[in-house]
Amino acid sequence: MHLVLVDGSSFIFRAYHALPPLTRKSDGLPVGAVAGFCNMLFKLSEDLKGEKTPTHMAVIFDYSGKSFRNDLYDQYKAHRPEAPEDLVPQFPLTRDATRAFNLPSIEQEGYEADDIIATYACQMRDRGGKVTIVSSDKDLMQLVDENVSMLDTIARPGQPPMRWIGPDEVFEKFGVTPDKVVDVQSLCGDAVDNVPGIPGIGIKTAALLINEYGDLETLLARAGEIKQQKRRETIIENAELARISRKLVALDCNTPVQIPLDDLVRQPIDAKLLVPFLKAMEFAAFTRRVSTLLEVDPDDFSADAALSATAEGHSGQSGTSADTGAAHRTNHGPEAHAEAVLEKIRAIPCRHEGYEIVRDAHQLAGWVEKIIEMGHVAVDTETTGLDNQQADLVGICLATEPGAACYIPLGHVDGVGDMFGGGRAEGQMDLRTALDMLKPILEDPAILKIGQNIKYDLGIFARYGITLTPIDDTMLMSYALDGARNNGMDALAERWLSHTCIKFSDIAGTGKSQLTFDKLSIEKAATYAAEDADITLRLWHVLKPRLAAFNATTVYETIDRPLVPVLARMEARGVSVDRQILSRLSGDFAQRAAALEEEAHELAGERFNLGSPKQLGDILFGRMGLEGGTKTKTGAWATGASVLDDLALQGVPLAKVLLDWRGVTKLKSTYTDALPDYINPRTNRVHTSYHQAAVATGRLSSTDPNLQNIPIRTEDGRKIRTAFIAAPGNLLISADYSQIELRVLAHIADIDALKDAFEEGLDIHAMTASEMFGVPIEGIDPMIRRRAKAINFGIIYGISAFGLANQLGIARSEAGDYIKTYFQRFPGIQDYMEQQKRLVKAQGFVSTIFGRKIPFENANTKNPSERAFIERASINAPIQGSAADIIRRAMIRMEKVLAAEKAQADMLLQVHDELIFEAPADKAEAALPVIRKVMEGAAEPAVRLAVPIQVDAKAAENWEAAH
DNA sequence: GAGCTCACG
DNA sequence: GACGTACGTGAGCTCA
Repeated sequence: MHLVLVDGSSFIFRAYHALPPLTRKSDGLPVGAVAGFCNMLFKLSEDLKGEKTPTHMAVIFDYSGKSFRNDLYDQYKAHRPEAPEDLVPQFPLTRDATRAFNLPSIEQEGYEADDIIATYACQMRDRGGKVTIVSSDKDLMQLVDENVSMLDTIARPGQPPMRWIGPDEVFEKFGVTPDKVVDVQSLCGDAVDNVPGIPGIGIKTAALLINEYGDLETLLARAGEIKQQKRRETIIENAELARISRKLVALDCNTPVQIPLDDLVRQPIDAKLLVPFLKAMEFAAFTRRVSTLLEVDPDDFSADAALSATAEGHSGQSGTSADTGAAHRTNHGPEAHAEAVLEKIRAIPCRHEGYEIVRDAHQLAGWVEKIIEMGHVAVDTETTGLDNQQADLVGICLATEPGAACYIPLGHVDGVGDMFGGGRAEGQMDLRTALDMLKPILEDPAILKIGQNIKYDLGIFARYGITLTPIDDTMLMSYALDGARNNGMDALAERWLSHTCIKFSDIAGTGKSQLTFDKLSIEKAATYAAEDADITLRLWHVLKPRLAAFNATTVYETIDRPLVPVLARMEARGVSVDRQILSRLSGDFAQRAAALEEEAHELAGERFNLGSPKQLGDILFGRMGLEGGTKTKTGAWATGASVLDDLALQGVPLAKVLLDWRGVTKLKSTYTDALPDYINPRTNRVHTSYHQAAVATGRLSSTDPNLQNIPIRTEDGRKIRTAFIAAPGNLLISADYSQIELRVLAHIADIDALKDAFEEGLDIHAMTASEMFGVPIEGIDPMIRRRAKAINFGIIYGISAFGLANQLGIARSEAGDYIKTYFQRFPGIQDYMEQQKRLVKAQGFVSTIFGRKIPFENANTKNPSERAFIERASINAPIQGSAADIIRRAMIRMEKVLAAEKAQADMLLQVHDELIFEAPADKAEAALPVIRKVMEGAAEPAVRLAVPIQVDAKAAENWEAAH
């Protein structure tokens, strides 16, 4: 006898995440998870043919809502995120699918699937039969023995598609034999199910203890014998927690199952049941495949009427399960948990004073001990400035619990106003001594360091030889949850805690007379600084459960958080900039500007400030009386480039001179004059700052200086790029994604013509022109191609006839015709646009292919122009944002792969679709293919793109030549 | 500090 | 038919 028990709920979630969000064609019902579920069931029955053929088989589901474990411990599984919206209607359908496969679908109120599985497994084992549990859930591993094995069908990259789990595999995972798994789990707990365990004990320690003492009760009884003082105390203190945990993880083999084991006898797959179901789901290809294997003609069956798109209420009525989103929104749902935490934290009053000032090693040792005990700490550094590549450390704040924070002054000076700078202030620890005490904590992989914009602190600590890890960042948590709103600490404190933080200017003054942090008295500094750490810790408590409750954990944990140390290293490396080149260019630009200025004055007939749009407008449209002037929204004359372009075309020489003057002065003031001032005297390089939580779509931004807008479009501008050079003996590598946004669009909107064109490596704009204007791709008129290109860009931006007309300098009606033609040629595009508009209105956000949410406030505004704006932005955001996520993923993976492939190149800069590296001259060529491979494959395995991604990479002495 | 202009993707 | 427009940024300058 062989009983096969399928863990249905884990099948559903796996199916859901493995497949793109398919919908049923005729009515849009989400069916991706159902499709995956059917595939997995079918594959399983194929795989189990031969000697493994089951005599008994069933699919077991979790009954939603509470189980008896919630009565034992109300926080059990409290962190579980709510099921995604489009998965909810698929729960009942998977029960239908199970029955269509002629399998019993079993679930029972008050019990989890695991208990039912355990009960049947025990029954079959007692009869002397074999059992296979199809699941990868480690909680089921306690059931494994020589007759009970598990089968994990999840496919992981680089591993076989299925894996048998027997006693050896369990030992590998838990360090104990299967019968002791429960004891280990009750000690180490389980973060996923929110089983508490004993704080500070992980799998390794738990296995060690259980192997030494035999089982949990013996261990607890003899806990006094444990040598390590800390461990001994926590185990004695938390013995009860371990006992509760044991009850939570131990599976119940005596569930009063309502269907006897004998009724689980395997019935053969019956085409009469299966084919009508598959037809109702409209899985055409799968229906054919199944029919062929069952040797039936699919046309002999009609779709199951009760489940068809035409049937009313299909998604709500079938099945028996209450496993829906609504059922999860009970008192124990993740949202409720997040709200409860928020209330709890808000109830702890914020103080502005009374924080401890740590002045000696003894005090600091107390904090170190407390931090080890907690396993996490909020950290904030105070420094002499805002540039973390130059500022010096002045003090460190730590917080372990809301209200429990300290300030460690390390670099305060006194003698304010003394031109000799005064001396070191009294009552501070020696900097090195303090750092030596803190380093083990700050680098301990078991202690979480929590910060607000922790990249700044990473940069500071790195310069003192400390690598902060692992980390959490409240700013990035807020970003993953609420997008690019003000994610600064003061705003977050107001938003979540209704607390007004002390402003830096309140203690340091403003403007020119503002004091740097080291000049503040230690007492004054302490209130401000310790509050920062305290608030950061409170925000962490509030935001952490919200990530889970609002489905933002994956983006935060797999994209945003791991990028932090990568960016910190890029910022620390900086880039080499050649002063001489810039200074020569400045001189050149200055001469040309002066000549142009002179010419402008002559043409205008008076001397005026060319840099003043106000004066210029008055001259052009006032005194000279030129036609075609428009006003800006404040009523001033508009004198932007497009206005001056028009005038120049009309034959106004002054306009052309002004355009040229603006061109050179822009390059001079913003680049050739400004950049040298950013060269760091310590490193002799320019270190930009990347902002990770600033851009709505998920892009990075760069400031101080902005290295993402270095000129390239004009010949003069490009000269500036020649000043970005590799260090002696090195080369710069530029690697950029080709047409990444159009490729992403082709994937998201599922446009066959675009996908094919990218597959074939066609010139995409020429292809568009060819489709639209019916001309051959080869030898296309450059003018026509230019128009097609503008349209392609327009599509990405949420096209409007006005915008396109403006861009191309054509009539609005003509632009409107182009758009119409485009939509006819590529019908999927309009569907995509309408879909995003619907989504933003219905849920207040749109999403990237990796699940990043881009929220829009006022998504339901009645104001027509604001509404149109939000619509265009929500069309653009998933495209720009998905591309941004792809390059973030590439950056995260880059360093590790370069090291593994023994390629040498340091990542320096990111410019949205381009990465710049520095590599030893003789190693650069070898690094190119590695870099390309990482960038081109960055979406996988999370998303399998329907288009190939192409990256062009080149090495040269400077950025201009490498691009 | 707001508004304008313009550099980039 | 209103509404005022292509999407996303940051910096330097003028002028109140």
